[in-house]
Amino acid sequence: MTAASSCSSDKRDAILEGAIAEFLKQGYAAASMDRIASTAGVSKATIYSHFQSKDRLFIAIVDRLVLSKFADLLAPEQVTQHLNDPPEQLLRHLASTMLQVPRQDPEYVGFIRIVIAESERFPDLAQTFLRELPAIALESLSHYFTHCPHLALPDPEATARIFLGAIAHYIITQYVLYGADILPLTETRLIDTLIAMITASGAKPL
Amino acid sequence: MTAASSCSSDKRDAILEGAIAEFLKQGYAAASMDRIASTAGVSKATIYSHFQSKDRLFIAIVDRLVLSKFADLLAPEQVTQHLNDPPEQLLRHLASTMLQVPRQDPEYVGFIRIVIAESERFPDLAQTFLRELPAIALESLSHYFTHCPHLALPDPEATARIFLGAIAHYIITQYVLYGADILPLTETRLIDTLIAMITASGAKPL
DNA sequence: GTCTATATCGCGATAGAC
DNA sequence: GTCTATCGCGATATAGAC
Repeated sequence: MTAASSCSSDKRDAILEGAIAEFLKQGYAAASMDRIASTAGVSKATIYSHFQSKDRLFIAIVDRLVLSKFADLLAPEQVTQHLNDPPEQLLRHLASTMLQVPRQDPEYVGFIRIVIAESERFPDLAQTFLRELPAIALESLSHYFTHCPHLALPDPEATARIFLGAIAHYIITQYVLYGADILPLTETRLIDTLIAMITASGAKPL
Repeated sequence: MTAASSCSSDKRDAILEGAIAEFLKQGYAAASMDRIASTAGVSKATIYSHFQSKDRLFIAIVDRLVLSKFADLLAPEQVTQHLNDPPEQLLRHLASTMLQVPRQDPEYVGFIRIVIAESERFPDLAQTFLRELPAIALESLSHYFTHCPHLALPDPEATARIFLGAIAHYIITQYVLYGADILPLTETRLIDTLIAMITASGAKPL
């Protein structure tokens, strides 16, 4: 039952909640331990008894967010169940789900922003993010592209990377960088065009 | 000849150079005006006589970087000269040029990182970045896709967005987020697959 | 215009009582 | 475990001499 263990603790959770709000809004350097203590309703000394430093508190909240976001978006075991789905159906469902996240969970936008923002100071966190989210989605979609009987793509992994990358970049420009008015493009056109490009390059003759 | 004008000034340039190094390395909040003064070889008061605040100095260096980066990567007037180039050739050249930037100019990686990092605190800067770089490249490539006689794409603008977005996302994962070992993919496979997808979806019959 | 010196404040982190 | 009170430092910004 040490502070580093994962056993539940009301104060510990309150600190993490307050720290998430503060770090996501201010960024690492501008975040204030005083404000986190105030928001969480505890004293600063209590924070330092649970987390030894600002660094470690930040690492803890990013680890928590990595686990809570996207966790079940496209688990590998779900793909095998849909191997025989036509590409149009599976890709449209996947893209819609991904694009829904920043609209329904504004915290996700701040999460993406801070992972990139602090990738120089905390490269390990950036790599953890990549391993837990994009790498898993990529593996799942590559597996589908490789084994789906309706497709015969020359490079399934690169195709999956392009599909997921184009959607991720769309999220960054539209939501993270506030570019909806500067780079207007509907989700429908993005998805339709992606699907058309993939099916055209890998459709098996009937 | 006010401080806000663009007339040359040795000290002013030295401040900007030092500020670029400091802001790109530390981020906005952690950057120190003392260190910038020391690096530039001037006193802090001199900085404040040229730029009224840390905010304005930061805006000035981002504006300068926006103008200096990518300025002539794919100017609209260059596209009309290559309208008859085959898609394989033009797209391969464009992709290679884009992917060369983070390797030859490490400062560019920090520039991308800080634009995203400070997009909440300085949304105007993020929008300026989008207008000056991605929007211009997108317009150029859309124009090529629309008028190139070798192609008949269903949605040229969305296709251009996917092409540029997939490459930009590759730069973010590999260079900004240090993901080369976690998401391994050669540039060649990325480029080849993108070109194959585009030509397959829009090749005109001979 | 540029400097030195300083005002003022909030930061991360800790000591010690309970 | 949690609190109050505080330490020491470095931050942005400025006053005033030259």
